[in-house]
Amino acid sequence: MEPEILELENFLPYRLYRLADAVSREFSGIYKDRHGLTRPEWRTLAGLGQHGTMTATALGEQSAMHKTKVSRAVAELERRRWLIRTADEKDRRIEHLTLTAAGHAAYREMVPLAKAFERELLARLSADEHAAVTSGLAALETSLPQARLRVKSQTL
Amino acid sequence: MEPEILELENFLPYRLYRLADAVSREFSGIYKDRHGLTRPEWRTLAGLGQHGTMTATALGEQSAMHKTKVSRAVAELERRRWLIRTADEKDRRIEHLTLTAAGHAAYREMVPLAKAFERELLARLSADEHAAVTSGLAALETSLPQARLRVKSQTL
DNA sequence: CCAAACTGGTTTCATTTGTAACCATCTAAA
DNA sequence: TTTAGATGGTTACAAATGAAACCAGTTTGG
Repeated sequence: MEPEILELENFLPYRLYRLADAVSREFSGIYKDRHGLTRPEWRTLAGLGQHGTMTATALGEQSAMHKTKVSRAVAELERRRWLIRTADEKDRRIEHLTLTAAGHAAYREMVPLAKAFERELLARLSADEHAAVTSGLAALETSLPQARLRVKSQTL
Repeated sequence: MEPEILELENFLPYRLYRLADAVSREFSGIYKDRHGLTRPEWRTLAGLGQHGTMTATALGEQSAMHKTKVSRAVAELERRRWLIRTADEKDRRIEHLTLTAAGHAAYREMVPLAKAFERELLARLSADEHAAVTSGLAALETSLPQARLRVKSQTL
């Protein structure tokens, strides 16, 4: 019996990871070069910009980050005075996070750049290809156990 | 003028990354739990299993890894006696890497598991969805500047 | 021939990451 | 109540990572 061979370049986990890594690396220029943010910091900013006030747990769920990443990102954004924490009245474990004016300014500056980046990425595709990307990703997303898209230890 | 908002969950770089991360994390069980391999080590094994003898540089190109990752992964697999290095006759900087019998055994053990993993992942999709995933990923791959899919500092 | 530039690969150092332990608070059940 | 367990969040520690410096060896152009 023949030795079974795996073609790495056609292996789904590998292709996905490599693509995500390449895209993410290129995109990171926008938040890293301009403001020296890490990815978790960018996601935190994006989450708060999008939703207004959130708790750290909610942030982790929305942006699929481990709670330690959230904790560190929040600490850094707080240090920059891009966000403030306010204690919850009823439950003193919880803190509500909100962007400051400076945080909002950074967010407003970055959103158009992010959108332009995505637009340019997709502009290289035909309409059919664009549709395939969209529906392919959506299909994979719904196919994976939801829990896996969140961060493991968040859910349990 | 309204504040522009970015919906993170629909943002392509984020979706790709989250998906890749979830899939990769789940897949990593196969090489991590069984053999305590890291992802670079797994990729190195996969590359050598697939192509036979390769140089470290070739490995980095094939599997999109930074050369330091390759170097470390190779060192570890060598420590396990899963591969051996042989010097090149003409160019003494180069070393050719080959799996040992033990390395091959591990490879042969893992390939079917990897294939089963992928099969199960795709089995949850309809034929159309499967096609969309395939063509969507392919489209993105060809659309990104080739260089970006390799590792930056490899190419330059 | 010889120096400059280049290439394959390793190492060092600072940063980022994940796991697990941890503290504080809250909830529920006896 | 009291106490055992959950939950929000932080911290400590070890491992993984990336950038840049580095050490051979090799090639190139004068």
